[in-house]
Amino acid sequence: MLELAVLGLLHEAPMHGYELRKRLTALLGAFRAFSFGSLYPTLRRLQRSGLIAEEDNRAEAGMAWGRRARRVYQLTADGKERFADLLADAGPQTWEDDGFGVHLAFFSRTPPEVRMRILEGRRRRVEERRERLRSALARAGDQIDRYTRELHRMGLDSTEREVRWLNELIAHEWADPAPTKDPHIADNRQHRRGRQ
Amino acid sequence: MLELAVLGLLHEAPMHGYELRKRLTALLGAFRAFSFGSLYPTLRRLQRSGLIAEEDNRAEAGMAWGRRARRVYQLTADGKERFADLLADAGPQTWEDDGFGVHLAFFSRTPPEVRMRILEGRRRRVEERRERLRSALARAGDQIDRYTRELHRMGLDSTEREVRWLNELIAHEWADPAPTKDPHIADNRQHRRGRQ
DNA sequence: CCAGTATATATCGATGCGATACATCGATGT
DNA sequence: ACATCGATGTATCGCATCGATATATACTGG
Repeated sequence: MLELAVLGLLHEAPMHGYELRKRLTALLGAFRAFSFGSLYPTLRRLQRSGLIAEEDNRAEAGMAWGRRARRVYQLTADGKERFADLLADAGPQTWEDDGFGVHLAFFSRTPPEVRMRILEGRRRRVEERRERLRSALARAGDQIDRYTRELHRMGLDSTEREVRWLNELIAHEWADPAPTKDPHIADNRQHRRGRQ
Repeated sequence: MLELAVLGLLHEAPMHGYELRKRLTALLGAFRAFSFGSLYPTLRRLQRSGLIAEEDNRAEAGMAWGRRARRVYQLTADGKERFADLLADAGPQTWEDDGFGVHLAFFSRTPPEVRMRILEGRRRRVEERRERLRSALARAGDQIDRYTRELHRMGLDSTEREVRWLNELIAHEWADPAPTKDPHIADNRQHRRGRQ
């Protein structure tokens, strides 16, 4: 997930780690906040596999700050391709809490059909959990611990809300399918570039 | 967190891994679901450090099932002590999503003062997130991505709800402080055993 | 001048997950 | 009678991520 997020942010502009982390936190807001302890190793990994490259800032050095030693990264061609692949990959982990939040954050660059698959997959996932909680509450009813019951009630409430929210998103998506923001490299199949 | 949960469940009765995992899932419901991939290694670790012990079932073997090879664990004295320590340890990770859910699930065994500290710490944490989301939404207002805005709106809504929920729990706790279910080993300070 | 905060990168161990493997049992269908 | 499927049960591997920590410099307020 961090990989997707990093590539997505670098897709907008070259950036260094610290800046990435700030934007990441701002972007994902409530859902998630990656730490430096995962960010920096990830940057290394992406660089090693050629998806991002360190900008040669020695040329334009001498900028206003002495506080350099910053390592500015940018997306390579491979990186862009990888980003598009990851965006379109609506797999099981996409329905998970983490994955869903990150994917949603980059929805404007995601092709409409994929958006739908992700939203519906997520809805199914949340509905399953809702049902499990419902039956657990109905079964155990009043013999269970008060605090555990509160925990489950809260969980049930949240899932119900999220399902409603997802329904709104899906309805809106149906009614007004926003164009994809970028000519994402549509790997293989019908490759339409969103004009406008 | 898994450690706390495992010790807590074994506090009730000896159990084997598979059973533990089922109870764990039922207990934590929405908040969390530990996998076997973390459960079994944890059991090994706890056994190695002497907090749990494998029951010698050879004595009472020959039970109805052939389907043995089950490894039944029980809490040791050290394990009970450790459990009490973990329960009373209302540290930073206790305010985190994961930690809070697990702790709440064992609240009936947690001394009242600790309960309060945990609830209030959690509330503070969630309020902080709420404020961050509020200002982010206010600042970025309408120039940000529609989907990102939805993500943040949803997050803000959830945090507001959780704060309200926590307030109710705290109020109830004030009004009617439930007795602690067990003579938890109150490590050092005023050690009251909840009589009824 | 000094303390504290923000900027900036980096590494370490521990925790947990997902995939996978393996084996037995009971039920269900054919 | 046989096959197949799902539940029971334990286990391991590699990977992603976190939290703590280290290190340095720059800016800012008292």
